[in-house]
Amino acid sequence: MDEIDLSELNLSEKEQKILESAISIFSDKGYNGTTTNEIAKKAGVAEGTIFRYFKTKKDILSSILVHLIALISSKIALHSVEELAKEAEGRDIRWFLNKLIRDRMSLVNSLFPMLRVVLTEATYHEEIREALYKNIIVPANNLFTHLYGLMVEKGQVRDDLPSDVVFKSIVANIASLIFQKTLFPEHFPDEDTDKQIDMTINIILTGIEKKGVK
Amino acid sequence: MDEIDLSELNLSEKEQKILESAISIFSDKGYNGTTTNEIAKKAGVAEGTIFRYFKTKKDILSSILVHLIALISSKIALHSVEELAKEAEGRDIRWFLNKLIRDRMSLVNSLFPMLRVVLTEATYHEEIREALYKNIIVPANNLFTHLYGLMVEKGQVRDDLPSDVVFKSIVANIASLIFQKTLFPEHFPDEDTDKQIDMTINIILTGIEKKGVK
Amino acid sequence: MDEIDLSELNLSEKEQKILESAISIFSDKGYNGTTTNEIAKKAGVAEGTIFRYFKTKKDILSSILVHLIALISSKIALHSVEELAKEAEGRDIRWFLNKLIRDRMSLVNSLFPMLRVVLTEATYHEEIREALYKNIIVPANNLFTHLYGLMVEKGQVRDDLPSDVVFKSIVANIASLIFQKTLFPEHFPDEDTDKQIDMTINIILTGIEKKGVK
Amino acid sequence: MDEIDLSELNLSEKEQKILESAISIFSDKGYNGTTTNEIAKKAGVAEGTIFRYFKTKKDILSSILVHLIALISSKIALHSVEELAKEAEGRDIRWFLNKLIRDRMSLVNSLFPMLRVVLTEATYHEEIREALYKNIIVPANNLFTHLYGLMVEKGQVRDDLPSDVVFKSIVANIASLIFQKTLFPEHFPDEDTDKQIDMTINIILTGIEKKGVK
DNA sequence: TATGAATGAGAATTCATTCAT
DNA sequence: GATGAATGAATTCTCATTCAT
Repeated sequence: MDEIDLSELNLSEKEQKILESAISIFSDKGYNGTTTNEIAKKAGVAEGTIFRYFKTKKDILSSILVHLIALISSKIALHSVEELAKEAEGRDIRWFLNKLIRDRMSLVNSLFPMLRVVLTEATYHEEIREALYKNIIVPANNLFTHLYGLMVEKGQVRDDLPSDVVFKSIVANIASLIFQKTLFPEHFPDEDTDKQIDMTINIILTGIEKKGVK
Repeated sequence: MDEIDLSELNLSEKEQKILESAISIFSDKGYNGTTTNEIAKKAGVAEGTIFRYFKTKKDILSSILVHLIALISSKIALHSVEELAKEAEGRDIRWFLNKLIRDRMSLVNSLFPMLRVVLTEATYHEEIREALYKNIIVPANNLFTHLYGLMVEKGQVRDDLPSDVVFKSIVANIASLIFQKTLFPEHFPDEDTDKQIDMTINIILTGIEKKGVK
Repeated sequence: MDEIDLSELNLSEKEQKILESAISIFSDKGYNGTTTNEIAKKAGVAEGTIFRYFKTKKDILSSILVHLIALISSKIALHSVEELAKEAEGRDIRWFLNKLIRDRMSLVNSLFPMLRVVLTEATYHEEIREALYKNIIVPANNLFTHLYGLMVEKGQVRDDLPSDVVFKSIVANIASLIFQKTLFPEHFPDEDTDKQIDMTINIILTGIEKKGVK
Repeated sequence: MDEIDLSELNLSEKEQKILESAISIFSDKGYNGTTTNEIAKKAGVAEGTIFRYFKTKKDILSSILVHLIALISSKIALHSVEELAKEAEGRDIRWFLNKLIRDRMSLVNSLFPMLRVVLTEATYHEEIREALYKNIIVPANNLFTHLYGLMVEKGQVRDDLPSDVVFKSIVANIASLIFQKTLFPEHFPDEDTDKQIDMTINIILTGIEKKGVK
């Protein structure tokens, strides 16, 4: 989990290096378990330099939050989903959902270290939670609602479920898959991941109940 | 999140007080964000007293892990699930799953502070992960596999899904519901929770795909 | 170095046990490196019990000093030296000195743990130094002066040396032998000790200069 | 005992100050009786600064040991003894030994605080003992053996004594003189020291036995 | 008397932050 | 701007001593 890349944000080289190092180590040891000295060493700068770019250690965390929101807002929300919607035209719903979920998974995967840091700290700080809620959860949910609405119109999915419950269920399953792979890599070999994704999507679409029996 | 109750473990009054305080504050601020001074104050003992019961601060965490595993092993695994299996006889599968999930949710809810502490730290420590995997995940999965097998035999559920994928999906949805309620209580009022549970179970059982269309 | 025996002092069983344990551990780890808890455990009493017999930890040290002085004063000073003086009558000076030194060595050896503790702490505390000086060094030196005077009278030893310088030289050599054996037991096997004592006495008596050459 | 001077070792100013303060206070109160706070105050630095230079308090002690060995190895062993050997050519053995012993005494005196600290702690720690044995005792003994061999060849000293026994006897007497002066300065006025040294050397060379009588 | 749990003052150590160079 | 030595407040942990039982 070391390949954090913040180059698309317009940061000075040092600031970027510091942020990337901080994300990487925060992700490994947690915010409070990480020292500014470690960050400096990994970033290849002097400890004092950190405090030229970030007034306090806490500011590094805030900065990660801000950048995470920026990255997600720009990438996730807008761009590729619209495209997907177009691509979805005339396609099988399974094919579409599969693509959507895999797409989101790869995005989340690429941002995983930042997300892990921010989500863990969100646990302890109301402000972070609110920022995430307002800037990520709500827009993402709105987007999904829109997409789901289209699918309902086309008769592809049930119309008796609120889109936000469906959304949460999908998010929960994606998160679950990612956590499994991250926390227990040895128990979840890569070759199994694809099958798991397929089956998880299958469950979400079809449910686990035996058809025709009921 | 203050209603931790460890009275069923046979601990001395002080040890119990210290553990309860530690769980409560660790849960709020994280292990590294909590000082032994805070724990002592909340427990109403001298700071030195903590170290009569726990050699190091880290030992408090280990003790929480051990007790969590003991509590879950004893309660969850054995007792109530067997009962549920009997109760399930001749009942509607939906009714049964609903009961099962609600039962597990209330258990997890009651252990939530401990779980939160341990899961957060599991993120950083391999040993904790392994302990959880071996003592909770594997046994719980085995149990579910057993239960699921019975349901397959009765023709209540699909026989083309590996039980562990189903298990993970259910766990993910339960976890998601609990996290929502805990992290964003203001956005998820209690009266909605019941409906959400119902619909989540509905999705797991039926899927989101429109029947008859396919 | 565990066979401290204070039974000849009239102490209650517990007090004796505590003192013996304290001497043994102080001797191994030093006064400041020893905890009252360790002493209690080794003595087989509760930690609180120590403070019934000794107001403070420091009092244990003082007590050791007092007992050491008592033991040395009674045993060394009076008793056996007088006897030796009698035995010395008409004997070879070498035989006598050999017996004297071996006798003193075995005494010092038996009191070694106490001595080590007290001498080490004497390094840090003026009062201890003064107590040792007044109660041990001065009387012992007086005694030796007396003995040496007799030997001078009999023409057995040189009459141009102050007895206290001779005394110190003998003490230094005895102390040296004991320290070697204690600190580097592996480098000073027991079978060598006897030869070393013989030769050390030989040096003190004869010197290292080649006779007849000068 | 405050005139420790470590300037010949190439240490940063602060490191030197800290070491000198530590030696001085360790020497007065012992390692365990000294707090890092005291050392910092005496050195005129913040307590935290100590730990920039020494990972732990124990490391200060190790550092003292290392520097002591370095100082003794460089100074004692090589340089001045070789010179002495040359100076000794054609000189009276008494004059030579006198010079040698006085020379060693002044060296030991100048290193006395370090030596005291290290020797006291050697009492408790095997590793320190071994380091001293290997790096100081063995080389010094070898050196003396060499020197003594030369004196034997020239017929200046007895050839029936093992050099290491002679060596230990001399060391014991030097150590004794220094300890007397240090522990009981009021009982051993400076003007006596010279006479004592002379007579101690006299004893070592000539022994205490009356000549011609035997 | 004896106990040992509890205490709290004090010790070593850490680390975010500052600031002179 | 960048550095990294220095700081000292805060933190974990120790231990002699007390005291209720």
